[in-house]
This record gives sequence, structure tokens and C-alpha cells, in this order.
Amino acid sequence: MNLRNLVAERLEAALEASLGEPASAIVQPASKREFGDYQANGVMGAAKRSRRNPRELAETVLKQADLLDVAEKTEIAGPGFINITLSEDFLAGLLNRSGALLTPTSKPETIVIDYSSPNLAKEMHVGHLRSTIIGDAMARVLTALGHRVIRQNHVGDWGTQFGMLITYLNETGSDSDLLADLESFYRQAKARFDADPEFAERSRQSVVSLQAGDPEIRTQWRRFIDISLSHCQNTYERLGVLLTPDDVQAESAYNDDLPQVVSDLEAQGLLRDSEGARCVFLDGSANEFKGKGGEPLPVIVQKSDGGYLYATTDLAAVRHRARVLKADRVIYLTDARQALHFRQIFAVAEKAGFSRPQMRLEHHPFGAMLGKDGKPFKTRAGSVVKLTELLDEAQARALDIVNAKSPELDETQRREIARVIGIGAVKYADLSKNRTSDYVFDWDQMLALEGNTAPYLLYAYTRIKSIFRRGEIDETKLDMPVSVADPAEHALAVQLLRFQETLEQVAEEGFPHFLCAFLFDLATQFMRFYEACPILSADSHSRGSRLQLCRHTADTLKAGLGLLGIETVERM
RNA sequence: GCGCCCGUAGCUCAACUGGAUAGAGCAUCGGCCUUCUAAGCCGACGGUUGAAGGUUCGAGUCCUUCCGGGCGUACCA
Repeated sequence: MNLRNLVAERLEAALEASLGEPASAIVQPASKREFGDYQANGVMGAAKRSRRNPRELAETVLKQADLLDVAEKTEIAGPGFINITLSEDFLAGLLNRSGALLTPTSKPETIVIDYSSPNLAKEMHVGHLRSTIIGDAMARVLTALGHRVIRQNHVGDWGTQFGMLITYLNETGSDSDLLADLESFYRQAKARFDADPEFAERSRQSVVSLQAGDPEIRTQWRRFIDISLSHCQNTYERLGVLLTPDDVQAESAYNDDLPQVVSDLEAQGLLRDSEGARCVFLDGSANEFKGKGGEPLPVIVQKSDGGYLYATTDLAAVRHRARVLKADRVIYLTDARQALHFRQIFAVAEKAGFSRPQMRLEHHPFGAMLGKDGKPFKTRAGSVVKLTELLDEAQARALDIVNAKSPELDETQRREIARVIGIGAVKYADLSKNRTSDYVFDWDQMLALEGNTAPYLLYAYTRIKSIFRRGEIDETKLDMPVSVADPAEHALAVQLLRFQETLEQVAEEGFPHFLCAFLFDLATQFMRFYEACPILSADSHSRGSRLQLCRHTADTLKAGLGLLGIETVERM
């Protein structure tokens, strides 16, 4: 039940009747409480286009609009805004309907989400956090709305790094089954690769052997992959991320398709040789695909030595997603530095017919994680921060606070609460910010546990649970109807009913921070309601209604946090 | 050089096809616990939205120029 759309449809029907042609009502949540619940801004623009007086048009629209059953008050304000206050009966009626406040879409799509995608042979670090967490939230939201979601973890398992590592281990006799060791070998191999051209050449030969299927090298490689993937899986489970080994669709999975991609491009006459490499040149608009000095920028699909690149793999992936998975939409969660790469890939895919006609290919870029100094987030020693260390720190800090605030709970409980708060705080800190910009990672702010943070939301939830415990109430058996009387009840009711429109917006635009903002508003409205309206001590009618509002709020907080991949606790 | 992104309160961030007096949190200051968890609520303070022009009933949002920052720009991913 999308409230906003409902209001918009009613107004647009009237608008069309008044104008003789359709026009958007541009309905938004009211910018101020005194304007009511929703405001419509579309009349002014429509009046201008049809050269009519905006206030008169607004009056005509309001006179014709069928709002009797939903609004208790409508008014025209300023140059032609229409302000709408929803009626108490309407709000109560919606909240009294059985079932959840969320209804699935009538147009389910098949949506591939390409996220997390770490390079293997290295431990996961903070650079992998945003893709993993945002992608996971998107997967959950789209699934909740009834879409068929295919998660794909496009791990990097096929690059030069494995050639270096294998060559280094074979030449030095080092070995280990521990990822931390492999990573340090890798670092040494990389140093040698950069310093010693002969070593570099032998490493490249190893890659060729690997890709040619040399059994011995293949076995070594397989073992590294297994070690890496099991580390990733541990991290996903700790983070509470949906990804499983079944979701791994590695770069190497497309290996056999790469020659076909190149020959398809060739057959369509899209390919050109340039400086020994096989390239697609895109026209693009203006300077979109121009490089240094205005030279056309190639998409290289095959290197002069015959090897393939990530562009080739990504094209093969588009083809696979279109033809085999029948995707209607593909969402890529990678950092913003790859924006040009994906613009190129999408353009080539379209030109070559690798994507389907109405298929939406979307790069959802995100910015870098910075330290408080505004530089890339690193440890004091200057190395990348490992994800496990980050989570350890978050839980330790959360535990200090739980110990201080809730000494009456036993240690097992305190540890469990600290785990949920710590992990939740890390995820929420990331999800609550507009993903496109760089964001500053600040321990103190993140775990300050006040303001727009996971702990604030969890606290609101535990307060509700506490009411049920205190009143010895089985919240699943509440049967009193909601009635909406107090202004705090009205505000809370409207907020609850905005869940649907919020999720639809997140799904469409790919910004989970809309959901965070919604939940923060919901928690804030609940806290105000909690302060303003006694619950357990109220008379029977109010008590029953308010308990229902509590139940709806708890359910929605839990569901919303769940869609962000954040757990809840019963007390804290 | 060219391209993309960004610049909002002391700090971290919002602002939904251009809408009403640019909103939150933190920090600072002041109120509110013998009543459902004070990790809370209420209030105060805090802004030339980097700068200058333009478009219009209306611009943080669109256009132009400039300043500042980040990233990308041919065989790494």
C-alpha cells in the first residue's frame, strides 16, 4: 500500500479532468508539520504550461478530487501548493488491516546484483565493505518487494596475481594453508614482480599455463581459491550477509566464453586492431569516450599477447546474464573509479546485442572510505584495515558501552548484545550515507550510539519490547483496533504507512540511505509518542490502540533493519 | 589537456522529476527521571549552500564561467 501513490493518483485524476491532459501532481511528504502529511507541488507547473492561474486551478482540482475517504483536511497554500492531512479513520483503517505493511510488486523482475566481488588471495579489507553491505541491502529489499534476485559474487580469481604467487612459492619453496601467510607471500611476490623483469616474465608464463589448464598449476590455484573463499564465507557469516558459496560466479567462470565474445564482436565488424591489441572504439557523445589528447578511447578486449582483460570478462558476464539468466536488470556495486569502464561495457554490450533490448544495466558507484584526516582509511602503520580487525574493534567498543550501561545483564547476554550493536553500527554507518560520495569513517561517531545510528534504532526497538514484557502482553495476540487521536499518534501512524513507498524508492534508485532515514524518523516519532502518550496506564481503549501502534512500530523496525541486514536484540 | 564526481552549520551528513522560513545528529548552553529502559525527550545557539552571472512566479538542485578537491583517461582489476 503506497500512500504517496494513492494521494498522487487521486489528485492526478482531478488534474487531468481539469486540464484535459495528464499531469504529474508531484506529491511529496509535507516539508513541515503544519502543512499536513503530504503536499502536491505539481499544480503550479501545470497551471503555467496551460496559462492558468495556479491557485484557481488548485481549487478546481481540489473540488474534483476524490479525497473524502482519505483526507480530513485539504488546503491551498502559497502560490498553489495543495496540502493534505490524512484522516484519522483512514490511517487507523489501514493499520487495522491484517497482515504486514508491505505488499509485493505487481511487476516482478529478474534482477542480478553483482556485489562484494573481492580479489582472492588476499584477506578482505575495508575496501570491500561498501559493495558487500550495500549490495546485500539491495538484494534484501528487492527480494522483499517480490523480485527474483540473483546474487552474484564476481570474485577476482583469474588475474596476474595468481601467476606471481604461484611462481614465487615454487621458486622459494614457501607454502602455507593460511590466508594470512599467502597474502604476505603475495606481497613479497608483488615486490619482486615489480623489481625483477625476469621474475615478472616467468609469472606471466604461469598465468598462461594456468589458463591453458596445466594440471599442477591448476591444483595449486584451486587450493588458493578454496582457502580464500572459505575466509570470505567466514567474513560474510560474521557480517550477516546473504552471500553463500552458491553465489560465487568467479571471473574464471567466463573463461571459455572469452574467445566467443571476441569473435562475436569481430563478426559484427566492431573490432579493430590498434597497436597490436584488439579493440572496440565507441563514438559516444562529445568527448565521452576520448582519451588523452582527444584520441578515441579503445575498449581493449584482447591484448597484443593474446590475453583477455576484465572488459572481455565483463562483456561475457553481460551476455550470460541476458541470455542464460534472462535478467531484466543488472546492478553492479563497485567503486566510482570504475565508472568509465562500465559506461564502456554497457555501450559495447548494447551495440553488440549482448544485452537484451529493455534490459537495464546499472552501475551503482560508491565513494571511498576515508579516515578522519580525509585521506584513505588506513591503520596507523599505513596498511589497509582488515575487515576482521574492524569488526573485532567494533564489538569490543560496543561491549565496553554495554558493560557500562547494563551491568545487570549476564556476560553471555552482554556479549551477544555487543555483537549485534557492533556489527550493526558498522553496517548502518555505511548504509546511512548517500553511497555516491566518499565517506569519513569515524569510530567515535559511529559508536557514539546516539543520533542517527544503529544503536538508536535498536534502543527504540528494545523500549517497545520492554513495554510488552512489563505489561505481560503477548504481542501476537493483540486484537484491539488502532485509533489515531493524539498528534504523536497521527505522526507515528503516517510514518508507519510510509514503509512501502520508502522501499519502492530504495529499489528503484538504489539508495539504502532512504531506508535508514525512514527508520530514524520512525524511531524518532516513536520516541515522541512514547514520551507524550502513556501506554500501559492508559484507559482500556487507548491502551489497546497504543499497544497496536507499538507492535506495528516494533515489527517495522525489525523488518526494516532486517532489510539492511542488521539484527535486533530484545533488551540492551 | 579532456572526461566524470564532489564542495551545504565548528564536525559528520540530509534535502525525493526545481517548491514554502535549507533540515538532522555530534559538539556547546539550558530544561525534563517517586510513572512503560534518560543509549531518551523538549528548547537555545549555529548558514552569503565554494564564487560570480543566467534561466523563472520560485534555484542547494538546471545553464555558463571561475576557484578548490577527488578520481579516471590503451593492453592491471
